[in-house]
Amino acid sequence: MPDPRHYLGQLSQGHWFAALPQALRHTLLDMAQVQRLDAGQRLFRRGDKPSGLYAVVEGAVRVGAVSETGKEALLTLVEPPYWFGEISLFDGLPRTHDAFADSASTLLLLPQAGLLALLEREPQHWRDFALLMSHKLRLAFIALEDMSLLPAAPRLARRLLLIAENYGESEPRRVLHLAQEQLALMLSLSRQTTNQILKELQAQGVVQLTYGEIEILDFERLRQLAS
Amino acid sequence: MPDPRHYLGQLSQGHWFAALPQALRHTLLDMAQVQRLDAGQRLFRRGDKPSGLYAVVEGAVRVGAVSETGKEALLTLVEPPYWFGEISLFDGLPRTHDAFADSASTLLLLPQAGLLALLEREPQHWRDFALLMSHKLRLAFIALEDMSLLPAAPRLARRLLLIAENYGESEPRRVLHLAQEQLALMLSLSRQTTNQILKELQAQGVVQLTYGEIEILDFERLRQLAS
DNA sequence: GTCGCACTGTCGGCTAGCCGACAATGGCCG
DNA sequence: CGGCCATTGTCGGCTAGCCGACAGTGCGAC
Repeated sequence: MPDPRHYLGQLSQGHWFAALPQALRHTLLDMAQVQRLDAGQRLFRRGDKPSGLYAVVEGAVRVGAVSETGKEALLTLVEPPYWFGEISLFDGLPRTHDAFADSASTLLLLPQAGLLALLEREPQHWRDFALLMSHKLRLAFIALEDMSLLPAAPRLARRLLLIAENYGESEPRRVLHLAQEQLALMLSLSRQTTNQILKELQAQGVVQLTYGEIEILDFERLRQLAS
Repeated sequence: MPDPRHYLGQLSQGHWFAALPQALRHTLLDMAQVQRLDAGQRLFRRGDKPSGLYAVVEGAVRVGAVSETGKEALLTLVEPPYWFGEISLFDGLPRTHDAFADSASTLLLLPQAGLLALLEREPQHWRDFALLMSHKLRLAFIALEDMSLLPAAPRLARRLLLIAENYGESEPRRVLHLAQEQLALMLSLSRQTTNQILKELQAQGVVQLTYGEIEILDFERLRQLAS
């Protein structure tokens, strides 16, 4: 399926894309390139030159970084239909994170040069793309605050809720395909601690754990625990 | 000094404002309102409607939040010449943080309505304002990563360096007017731990501590410790 | 089917950093 | 100059979460 237009419906499930003017949606799809990645394949790494704006339409992309000491921080697991890479579009500076495919994935790429040309012609759309950034800045502030104010359990609960609704971009899902270790990396917790908290949630009937998967059984209670 | 133009020189010390087209710089100053705050006076709180974009030109503004349990998180101490409040300009959504004057302060306010009118006329400037966001998003990512990957001491060292250069907005200062408790709140450390680390830095001749102040003696060593 | 690998589950010791407590000091204001 | 409050300095006990270790389990490949 190398025709980007094939993904119009898929992308329109996302709140950001759906809210764009129709003309812009089509212009973007027209300039998009389809890109496939095998599991584990790298898309870009920290420090790379800007290449454009990406959307995940199939699979999932891990966005994170590795410290000098080898410790890994996972910022987020990007799932369809989610757009990323917009910071470098605005400031032209290098990538802030490493990005690679978690599973075999399909992405759309809006190339930097084409986007900039479009924005030269229709500069009012800078605001539309800036909404991606404002959204992520709000999420980053929430993450920072949770990190410093909340103990492990409520932090985990809040993150599960965020992941379930794809960080505000889509309607909530009940089943999350997500290994516990990935969740731990996002929360800056150890895998063991994460497992222990999840088991407690399961004992309370809030979630159901299976291999590589977390199912949310009781959203209401989960929200309470996220206080 | 109720004339905003009085602050042109001051504001031009900041990298963001200095890089704006000259015409825009003057337009902004023309629409700016001067606002004075007493120490401790609140500017806005989380959840407030958007009011516009602020610049601190004198004093300092504390931007942070308080949790339900009363714990406080200080996102940053905003010092001249720094602009803030731009998220709500883009998305029109409520304020993400509480903001109040740390000491008696003077601010410029570019009112939301006037700014939006200007951007309606000259939409290419959306990008200029978006650069404020991209900068803060980069800083937020750095903060998140430091928080999860680094132990207390290097995290503190990195933050001192950031504060010294006003988060990339100005040339580095050697003397920081900053109580240890404030620094602790920014780093999500306890005051005691913060004090202990600072004393160690002082013993190594990296900083000099005095009442309400931290002086950086050896930038080079501080950078090393920030690994 | 079985081999191998990724993931989950669980234990126990360890430690970084928290927290309460309190003394000492600086600066401001009357 | 004396009193007050903000801030710094320091101690010791406490604990949340880390970390290594290892066993158990699901799943896909051959």
